[in-house]
Amino acid sequence: MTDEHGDEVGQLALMPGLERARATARETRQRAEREPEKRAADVASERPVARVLVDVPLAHLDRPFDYLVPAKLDDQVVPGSRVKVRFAGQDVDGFVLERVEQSEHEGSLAPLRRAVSAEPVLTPAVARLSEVVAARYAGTRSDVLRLAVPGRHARTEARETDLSEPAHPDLGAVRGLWTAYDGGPALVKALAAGQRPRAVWSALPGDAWPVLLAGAAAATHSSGRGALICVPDGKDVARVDAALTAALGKGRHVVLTADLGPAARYRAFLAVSRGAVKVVVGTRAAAFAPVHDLGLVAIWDDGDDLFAEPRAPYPHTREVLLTRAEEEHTAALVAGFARTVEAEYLLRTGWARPLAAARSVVREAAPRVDVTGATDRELERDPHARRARLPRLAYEAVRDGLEHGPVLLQTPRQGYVTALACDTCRTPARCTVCSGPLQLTAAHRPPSCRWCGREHVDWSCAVCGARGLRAPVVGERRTAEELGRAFPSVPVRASGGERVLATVPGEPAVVVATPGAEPVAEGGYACVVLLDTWLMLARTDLRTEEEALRRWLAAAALARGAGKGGRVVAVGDPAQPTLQALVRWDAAGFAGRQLEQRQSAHLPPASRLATLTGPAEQLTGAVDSLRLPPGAEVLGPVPVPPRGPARGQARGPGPGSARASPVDDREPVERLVVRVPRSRGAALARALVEMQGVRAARKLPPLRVQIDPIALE
DNA sequence: ATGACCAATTGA
DNA sequence: CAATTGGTCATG
Repeated sequence: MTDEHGDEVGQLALMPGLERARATARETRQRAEREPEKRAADVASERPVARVLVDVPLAHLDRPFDYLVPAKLDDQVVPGSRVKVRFAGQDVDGFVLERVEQSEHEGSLAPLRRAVSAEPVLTPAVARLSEVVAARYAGTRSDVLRLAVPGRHARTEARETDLSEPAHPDLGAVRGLWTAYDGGPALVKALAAGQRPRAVWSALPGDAWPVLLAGAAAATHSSGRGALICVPDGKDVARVDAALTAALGKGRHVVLTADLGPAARYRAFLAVSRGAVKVVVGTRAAAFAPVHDLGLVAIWDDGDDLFAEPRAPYPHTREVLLTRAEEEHTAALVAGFARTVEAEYLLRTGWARPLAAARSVVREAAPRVDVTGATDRELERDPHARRARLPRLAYEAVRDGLEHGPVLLQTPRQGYVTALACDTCRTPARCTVCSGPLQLTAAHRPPSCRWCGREHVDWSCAVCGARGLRAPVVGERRTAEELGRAFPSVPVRASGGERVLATVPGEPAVVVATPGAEPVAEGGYACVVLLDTWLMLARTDLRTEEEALRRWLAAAALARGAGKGGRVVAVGDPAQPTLQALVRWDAAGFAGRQLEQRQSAHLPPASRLATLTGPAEQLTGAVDSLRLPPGAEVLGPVPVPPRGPARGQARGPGPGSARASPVDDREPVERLVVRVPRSRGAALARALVEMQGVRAARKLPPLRVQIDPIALE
């Protein structure tokens, strides 16, 4: 399978690496000139030059280098294959981008050292994608490729891949699934006809969205094209996987997730890259899957923070998929019960069209939502109710709901970084200059901004004008046991942290879950209670309200519709605008207002924002060397706030591809925020790449650069 | 990253 | 004046 290009190299083994490579190339050339017929034996006769992307971490080396293809490697060195080359005196991995007849390079060329395999793992489309994503996120192609191409597994590669049979989905039935949405059947028709509709889909509460997504994929598949669906976690992958099997039959799609393990992941990847299957569902790792003839990209619940890649250059799954939609001319679906501000932006710019049900249909499908204050504890004489510490309305809703089916209680997780808020109206306190969250750093100091560091001596609330500030108190934490004891006649099930339940049966039970871990109930929940809603609104993050509404809607959408008696009780301030959006079930209007706020506050997606993190003395030098585009604002640097706990299960770093973060988290670091109008985003990313390149050449420590980070605490 | 090279700086 | 250090440059 692999082959050492050893004969000449062996003789020259005592020479220093660079000289040896040079001498080898020179000799090859000289011999080719002396004896033209001999050249064919040494160097491939057709397209003897391979353009190779070398795997080195330096920004200024992120370009192809040319190598000669030895004749005996001719068969294996195909575009997209892995090779080993001598580069700057050491053996490094690389991908062959293309084979060409001539090199532009003036000097002599070194031969490829080794062909790792003939498997074309880097398709032209993904090579191009890595370039665009690297440019967008101020990173390098080799960093992106580490995310895009899974590690090789030789035994798996040696096995053949079965070609899937064409599917014959019932497109009439698929169109029937989508009739609740204006333009839904037309979307399915367009996908089946090979067109590329682009939509932001607001899913109806209670809808079997995995089935609808699978239908869209099947329609695309019937046009001879592939489809790629990304969902936040394994629980959702399983649901879409089952729906795809039902829509397409067995063996016509694959699941692609990082936690399959190296062999299974590579097997699924090869089935896709070899074109044997063209429909893929997976988590964020799947966004780069080399689907042949890609016709549709789809993302479910794009606000979920699991879509934010934690490894450099920190690309977001939604942005990767939308880039593919542009580059590969595909249809796109951005879907969820909620609507992100980024999705709203796609609608505002006309890039995508809304796909939603009529208001009357939504009202019927959504549960009735009530908000109740937290202080009402008239039932405290009842020993069961006292233990649960529930307001009366919530207690009664749970009690009544349990007569008709399971009841879900959503309790916020602990450990959010909380911001100061107005003492009177509880609006989070924001910096008047950069709209960052305010914090108290020391006694007898005025509050200061977490983003730009500015102190605010005479703060007053922008909403109500009051001058008092409060730090939201982390509420009473109630355990599943405590809540369950208030309803002793039914079983209690807990879901969250390490133990996440995917589904619960349709019989009466109290189900206590943390946000994101809510099980789906058979037949829907009779009642959903959202506890301590103010805690979710007290985070310092830049998308606090959006995130809170997304999580409430996700839980509330698991309840039965109002038509079937389903109801939701949220414990919080009824005047709070985010809770009002929940009551009206109006994620679209809410996203519109959030987008306007982001525009006036110069936050993404209206602006493009970059954070630079590193030792304080490095940051000042870095920002001086940065060629900022016009209209750039620099905030900070300020000390990095203590790290909040990461969401999701604590899994160890994946094998192979992990590269240590460029910034040592143990030493004290500071953070600087740069923001520019969105139209200058590309220029900002270029300036940051240039800065990293200069820093690398000067052997300065790299800084962590993040473009449009998902969270900014 | 790694190594090569040149220039400036340091030490006896 | 030699040895050492630091900045710059190229890597095919």
